[in-house]
Amino acid sequence: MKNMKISDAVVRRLPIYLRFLNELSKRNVHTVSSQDLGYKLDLNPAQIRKDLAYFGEFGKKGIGYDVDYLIEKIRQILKLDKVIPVALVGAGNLGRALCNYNAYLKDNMKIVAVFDSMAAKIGESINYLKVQPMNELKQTIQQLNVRIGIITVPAVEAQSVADQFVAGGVEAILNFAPIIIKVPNEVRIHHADFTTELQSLAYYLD
Amino acid sequence: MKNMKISDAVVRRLPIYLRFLNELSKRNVHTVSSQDLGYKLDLNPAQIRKDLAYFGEFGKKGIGYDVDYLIEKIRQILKLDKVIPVALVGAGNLGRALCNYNAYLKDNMKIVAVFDSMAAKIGESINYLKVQPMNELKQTIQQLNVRIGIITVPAVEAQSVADQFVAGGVEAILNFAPIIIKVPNEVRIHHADFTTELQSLAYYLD
DNA sequence: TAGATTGTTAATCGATTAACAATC
DNA sequence: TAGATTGTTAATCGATTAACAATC
Repeated sequence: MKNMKISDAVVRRLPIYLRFLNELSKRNVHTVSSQDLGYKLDLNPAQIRKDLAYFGEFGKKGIGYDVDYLIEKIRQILKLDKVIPVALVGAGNLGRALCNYNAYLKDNMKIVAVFDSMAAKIGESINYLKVQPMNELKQTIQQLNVRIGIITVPAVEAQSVADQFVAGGVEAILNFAPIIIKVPNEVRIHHADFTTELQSLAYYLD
Repeated sequence: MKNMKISDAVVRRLPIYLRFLNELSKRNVHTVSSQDLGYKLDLNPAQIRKDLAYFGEFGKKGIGYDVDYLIEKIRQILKLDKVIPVALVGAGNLGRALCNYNAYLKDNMKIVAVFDSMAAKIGESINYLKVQPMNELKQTIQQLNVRIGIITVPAVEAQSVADQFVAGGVEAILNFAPIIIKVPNEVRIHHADFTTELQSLAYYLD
């Protein structure tokens, strides 16, 4: 099964598996079946087995998956086996929330620089980081080898921030601004927009 | 095309259309083609036409779509033509960010109550709302006719908060906690988890 | 009229699920 | 051995895209 191109749907499920496996490991559970996983994560067990099989044979027939071994493998697949330096632009409420939220630290994502365009915000401390002005962005992210950028600025500024990230060599962007941003093909962009998320929920009201 | 069951993928694109149409309206653009929309939103024009056609014939052949008319129609489809009262639990950084972010106000989503389980947070003011204790949740959301609940508490508390929302009659939940929550079938739940979002991005690094 | 663009059908593409031989 | 569970193929299901007649 190796060497196929993997669909985004599969890739997006891997962190969900990882999160739950970490939980199991903490609770000293050593083995888990696709059945168990499927029940807990609301997914079809066949789908879970298939997802994992794209990357190797991680399970044992009749037994299931070794929790810690699978954690290690998924970390490798997601490239979370070494620290990934992340930069964030937009030191507002949301940016602050993301910086302070350190749960992803144990999975090797680390916010190493924060920027803002408002003079009043420069120099402020957020979770041991000083907010830097935008004109330092390019140099700083190159120096720190930042590979992923997070955008938490208002919609009007988002495209410009993305452009600066790209110019600085960032390989992937997570955009929280409520606007579709254009980036070159080689840069990966995900949109995490809770406004659209919330509005789509309204559809399902009676 | 009416009376079909609409897939979630379609429903999730409607708010994206709405957002861009609002933008066009503000710029006094009166007409737009599926071509234009597709280019701006990185979507296939045929897909946009098909999405809209599920709900009616909103366009004019040879012309395109009337921007303001389409806005009105999508608002109706998403049930955003009247105010939808929303409650939020978890007055941390993220909860605060969501409360202060009022962009969705113009599309009729309104956070009308905020709760937290920490004694120290009770009574605090967030965007004109006083943080209330959890034991007031059920009564308050019933009184205010809250229909959607937002969860921004730590993972360990999330299921319990969801249960209380359900008991209070909420019809849909947007969960930001990094855990899969179980709710009855008649309640709609969306997970908005930036940790998994960020980790899936790592996969695409070179 | 000529050009543009919709709404919709048919074709394609891709993702999910069922089923089962292999095997622990 | 008997029971359980994987990895994988085949079947199903669903979503996207292409194509085009209708028509503004």
